[in-house]
Parts: sequence; structure tokens; C-alpha cells
Amino acid sequence: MDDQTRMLAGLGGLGGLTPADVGDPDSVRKQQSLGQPQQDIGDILQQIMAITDESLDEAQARCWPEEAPAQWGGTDGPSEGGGAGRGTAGGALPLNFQHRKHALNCHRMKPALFSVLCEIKEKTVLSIRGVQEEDPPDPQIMRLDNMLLAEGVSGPEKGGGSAAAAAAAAAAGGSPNDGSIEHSDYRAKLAQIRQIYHCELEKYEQACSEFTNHVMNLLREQSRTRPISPKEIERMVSIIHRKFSSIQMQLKQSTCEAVMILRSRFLDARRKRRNFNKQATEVLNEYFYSHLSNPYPSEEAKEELAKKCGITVSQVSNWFGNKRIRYKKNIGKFQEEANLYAVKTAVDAANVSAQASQANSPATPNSGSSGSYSLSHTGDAYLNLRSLNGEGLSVAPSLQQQVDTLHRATHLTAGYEELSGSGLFTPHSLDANNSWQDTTNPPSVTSPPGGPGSIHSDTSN
DNA sequence: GTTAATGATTTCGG
DNA sequence: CCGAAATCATTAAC
Repeated sequence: MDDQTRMLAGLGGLGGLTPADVGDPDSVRKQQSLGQPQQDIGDILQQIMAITDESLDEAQARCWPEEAPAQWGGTDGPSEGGGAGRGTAGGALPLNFQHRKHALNCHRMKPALFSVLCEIKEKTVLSIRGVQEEDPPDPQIMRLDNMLLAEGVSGPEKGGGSAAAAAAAAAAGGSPNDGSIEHSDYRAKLAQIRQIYHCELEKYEQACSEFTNHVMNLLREQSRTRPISPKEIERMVSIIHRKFSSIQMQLKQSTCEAVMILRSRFLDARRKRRNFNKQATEVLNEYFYSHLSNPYPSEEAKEELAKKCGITVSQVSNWFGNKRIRYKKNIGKFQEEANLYAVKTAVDAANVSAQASQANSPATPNSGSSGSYSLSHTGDAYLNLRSLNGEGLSVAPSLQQQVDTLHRATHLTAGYEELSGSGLFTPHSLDANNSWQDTTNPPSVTSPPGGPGSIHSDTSN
């Protein structure tokens, strides 16, 4: 409100006053007492009108001061150094125009008039543009930013230079980890994208700042000859920045796309599986066959196995899922394997228990562990052993008793199913529904699927 | 090239 | 979310 009146006042006749002066009647009187203000204003306005009539050439010359920089270089002061160069570039311009220009530039009322004009312009621009100036951060660009950050394209460099990142990834394959080979390929490609992205981003930023500087210089230069407020320059800069950021968004968008394609081609092609190494499958099989009655490792056990095998927990889960289903589907096929691991486990168990206590009962439930996880279902190992013992494999003495007790109740055959009727142990602990169940309640056995070897129970023999 | 083995993914039920 | 079952896709042996 106050601004408005002040502005109008300035237009009306107080042109020579800076806004700060307006409120001071004394200053007005002072000005008027000089006896000139009216004439001054009229003078200036007339000259302005004259300039608006200038020819196109003149106007152009005025608009591109850097092409004739020294033309009217004397800023607000009467520094007339530029005048010397007038002879060369200024030759094309009419002398009277030069004169008018100069006179206007050096007019003592010019700064005040400029400030008023700036203010008016400011108001007009504001009213035209409205409040839509400060747009909130574009959600689109924020999404892109987040994604690039998540993908490791933007944000802090991981492991040094982009090329080094790939090298590091390749070097990381030194651990007994598989899958890092195609992973390193992926990382290399990602690093490439990353590099291009950063390169382009830098270029954009450089271009942006260059252009901004250029425009700012231009405007500053022009502000000597036409009313340009710093605010206006600021606004222009923000417009430029917005333009450039929209270009940047395109860059980000295409980078995101590239990353997505890369992902789908590499990471999602992780079906390109590698077989686990021998040691890993051994560890897994050991656990599986030593927990045959309940081959469901707990979360901790899975983690432990994963660590041991250099694979992920979900890979362990996959493995057990596959193993269970495939074992169940064809127990006969796995017989040999089962025996193998039973011996392994049993021997280990025997060694441990022999060391632990020789006089004591061999049935130390938790002693048998080939690894750091405990063998909670030691019985499984014995079950597998049963058939082995018949084949003349030597078993540690402490275990022999156990096996012997089993012998009393079982008939030794190579077959795996003969225990079904014994009610003592089931080799696979599968119930009628062919699913694993808790060892605590022995299965109500039906005859298993036509497995290998005939079924003969001891009781019937 | 064929085939078995095998790790991963998908589908479905609880 | 977990596990069973089916299925896919790759690897490795022949």
C-alpha cells in the first residue's frame, strides 16, 4: 500500500527523490527551491522519448554493449575514459545520438529515475508473473535423484574412481564367493554409466554457470542504460537455472533408463547361475543328512551355513527347498549320497565323542557335530549308518553300540525303507502325506512309494 | 546335441 | 513370510 503511493508520488513529480526521501517534506521543498525539478523531469522524459525513436541499428548497438563496450561506458559517474574510443566503433552512430545518450547517462537525476523505473518494473513484472515464482522442488526430479542415489550412480563414489570400482568388484571375487564374476561385469557397466552421467552433469553445470555469467554480465552492462534491478537479474538467473535443470532432468531420466536396462539384463539374468563350490555343497549336504528327520534349518542355522558356504541366506533356503523336494521325490537316488554323508557325520561324531568321554555313554546327544552347529538329531546319522555298517564300514567304537542296538531292531539291507515298520526310526521321517514331520511322533507308516529294494521288516522275519 | 544335475523363480496354500 | 511343488534356465558330463 505504502509502496504504491510512494511509487505514484515518484512518478508524479518526485522523480528526483530516492524512495527514502519521499517521506521527508523538507527534501521536497529543497528540491523545489532549486527551481528546476519540473524542467528536469520534462527534459529527461523528452530524451527518453527521443531514444525510443531511435533507429533499429542504434537500438541494436545499444543492446549489445560488449560489441561496443566503451561506447557509453561511463557508469553513473562522469568518468569519460570511454569517450576516447568513440571514434572507432562509434563511427556508425549519429553524433547527436551519442550526445543525447551521454547527456542522459550523466544526468544527475539518472540514478534516481532509474531506481524509480526499476521499482515500477518490479511491480509490473510481479503482478504479471504472480506468485508462481517459487515452484516447489519437482517431485519428478526428486524421484530420479533418489533412484540414481539408490543405484549408486549419483552420490558419493564407492571405492574410489569409477574404473577402480569395477576393479575392486573384480578383486572382491577373491573371497570364496561365486556370482561375483557377472557381478563385476554389471558393476563395470554401471561404472561406465556413472562416469558418463557425471561427465555430462559437469558439462551441463559448466554450461549453466557460463551462460548465467554471460547473461548476468550482459544485464549488468545493460543496467547502465536501462532500468534493470538486481532482483530482475536474479529472476533471470533463476529462469536460466530452471531451463538447465529441465535439461538435467532429461539426463537423469535417460541415465535411469540405462540403469534399468542394465539391471534387467544383468541382475535379473541371475538365472545365469553358477554351481556352488564343492565345499559349500558338502557343508549343506552334511547338515541336510544329519538333520534328515527335520531338514529345516533355523534362521540362525541358515545364517551360519550361508557364512560357511559363502552364499546368501536365501540361497541356503533355496538349496534346502530344492533338496527336500528332490530327496523326497526320489529317495533311492539319494541313497548313496545319504550314506556318504552319514559316514562323514558319524565319524566326526565318533571322534568328538571319543575325545569327550571314553568311559561315558556314547549317546551324548549334542556331541556329534561336524561343524559349529549342533547335531540335534544325531539319530539320523545312525539311521544312515545302519546300512553302511552292514557293508563292513568301520565305525568308531563309541558309535558301534548305537548301531548295534539298531541292529537288534532292524534288518540290514541296502534298502532304505525297511525301517518303515519298525517304529523305531524312520529313515526319512516322512509321514503318510509324504511330508516331513516332527521326529517326536513317529510316523504311522504306510508303505512308502515303490522305492528301491523290497520292504521287509524284522518283526515279520 | 542330448541329458542329468542344479540353482533360481513362480505359483499356491496356510 | 515360509514352504511345497512345478517350472525355468543354465551348467556340466556324455
